[in-house]
Amino acid sequence: MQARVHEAISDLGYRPQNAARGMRGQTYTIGVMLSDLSNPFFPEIVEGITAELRETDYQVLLGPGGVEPDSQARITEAMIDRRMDGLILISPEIPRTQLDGTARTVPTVVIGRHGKSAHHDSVVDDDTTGAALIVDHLADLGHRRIAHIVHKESGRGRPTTMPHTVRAEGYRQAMRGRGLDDEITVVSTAYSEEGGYAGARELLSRPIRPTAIFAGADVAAIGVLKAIYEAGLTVPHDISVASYDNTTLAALDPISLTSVDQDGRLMGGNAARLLLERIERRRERSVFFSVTPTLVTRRSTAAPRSADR
Amino acid sequence: MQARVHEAISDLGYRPQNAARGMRGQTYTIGVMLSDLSNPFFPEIVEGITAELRETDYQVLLGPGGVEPDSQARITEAMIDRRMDGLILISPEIPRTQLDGTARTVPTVVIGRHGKSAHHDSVVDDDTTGAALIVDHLADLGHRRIAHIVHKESGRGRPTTMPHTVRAEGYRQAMRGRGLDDEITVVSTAYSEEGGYAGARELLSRPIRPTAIFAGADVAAIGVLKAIYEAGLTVPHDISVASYDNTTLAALDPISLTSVDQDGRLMGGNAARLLLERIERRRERSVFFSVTPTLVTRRSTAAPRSADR
DNA sequence: GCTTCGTGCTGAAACGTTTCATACCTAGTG
DNA sequence: CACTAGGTATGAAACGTTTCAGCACGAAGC
Repeated sequence: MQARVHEAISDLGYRPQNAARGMRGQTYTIGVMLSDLSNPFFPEIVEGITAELRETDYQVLLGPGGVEPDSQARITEAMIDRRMDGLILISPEIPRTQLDGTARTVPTVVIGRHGKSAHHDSVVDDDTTGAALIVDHLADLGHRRIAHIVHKESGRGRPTTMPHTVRAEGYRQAMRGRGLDDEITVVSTAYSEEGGYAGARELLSRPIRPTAIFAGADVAAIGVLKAIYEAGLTVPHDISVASYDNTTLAALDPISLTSVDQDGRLMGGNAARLLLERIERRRERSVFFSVTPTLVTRRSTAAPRSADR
Repeated sequence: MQARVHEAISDLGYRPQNAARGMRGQTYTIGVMLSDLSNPFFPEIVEGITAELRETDYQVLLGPGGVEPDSQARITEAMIDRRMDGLILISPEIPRTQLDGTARTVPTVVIGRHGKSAHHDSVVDDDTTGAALIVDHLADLGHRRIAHIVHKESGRGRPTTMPHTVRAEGYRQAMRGRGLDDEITVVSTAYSEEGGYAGARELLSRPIRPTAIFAGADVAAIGVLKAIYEAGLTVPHDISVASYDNTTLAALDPISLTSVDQDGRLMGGNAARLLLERIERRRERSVFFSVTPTLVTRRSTAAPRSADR
């Protein structure tokens, strides 16, 4: 019987209209909100998601959220209006209350935000450990004046849950752990090439220069490198540079950045898995999934010049 | 009266369900199919699209198509099943007949493919001119042995409409235009870092090395650079490198690639505008929109060593 | 007073599915 | 033979919109 039905389906070329399905049942659509397409780390997460969902009936659609909290909220609403079965939000800069609101209306998994919630699952990288990996690596090499460039908080509210804030706090903690309390230096710009450039320019103009710069993201490190070259200095001889995300950018041979790897594919895959569990009501309690980062050392870090120790 | 209705809407927090709307009218959703998120050129196009649509009622949703023609077709079908009002397909590797089929079912704009169609609009870069820009630039510098690395055709069918094929043909044409018929050298690998690396390795192993390599895409040029460094050669002293797309990658200071700029934002913006015209039935005839590329010279190209002339 | 017009209101059909209830048929069991 | 269980057919309601027809009302023109 089943066989005959399937035969008829393919004979007639019948395709169910998903919009109509959605009126009563599911739409078999999963929405992924991401802020910034040009950050090469996000595609890795998306790949993890699509790989996990490939064999299922679900389709993935991406919502370009943009950097503004408002436009991120708008696209999230749009996904709900389209009756998507579940949402994955990548590093949303949306206020917590609003996030909880969405999560109550539709199964949701949040990637990147550290705040736990009873209403949605979370998949994060252990940014505290990641920051410590960098600080320890640099300190082991003999560096003391290690500066950090962080992404500036745009919204108000509890900023402590955003990945960059946790990274910065992890940096401070690790510095104290190595007895470098007095050397803690944080510059707030942005996770972008321009942000890294501006941050490095400021650091290089100070009377006592850092011997190493830890940029919170690879894209920012690119700007840092530019500023260093412009100042007539070389990496890693005059100054070491390390960053976070281990994107393809960091691996590029002419750049070769020491960077923390956070396995975006694993994060994306897990987010998708958790979301399916939620959609299919196999689980009610919320889950907090933390990925342990690893350090990938490349040619951008080395021991400081003996004069600088 | 209108005012009272709107007041009630916001009082009750009413949001129309798009799925239900779609049953009779429009869904106010535009689907964008893109093959490869990690190619930094595509986000530029997407930005152009979203910017053009920002002030309208339409929402953009992205469909990750993957590199396989089959998976691209699958996500395109999925978008139609969801009753999207219109589709923008970025460099689809779908057979022409299938493409025409979709275009007949739903308003469609195709970006990148050069074949004209009566059923959909096209937005392309003038790849022939673009390739000539590179060849002329290198020939003006004094190069004669200019090799080209192209993306290998995966499917069969008429491959002449894909951008990379047009670029390669433009390269051949321009070489002949400069009287360099005998120096035409094309290696087929892929538009990816690995592809560029493999292509350059092959070129460098030949008894007579080229003095310049024109990679069909920035990502491929990255691999070319890697192969050149590994061979102990320097750019541009021993060999010049140029490519296509002028992505942020090419602009990165440590890389600094001469590259052809094809204004992705303009292409995306125009695609969106054309699609709206089609959706709102303001136009029936299909349009072919061609963007003229420009050359951005950077430090990766220079005159060949006098011994190599 | 009659028609015409614009405006607002009401009701119903239609879109294509899923879900549920009901009824029917067949084979197996005691 | 009566009863049960499982498979199969049929029909109807529900989901939330858009679209359209019909109706009522008051204003304006004859």
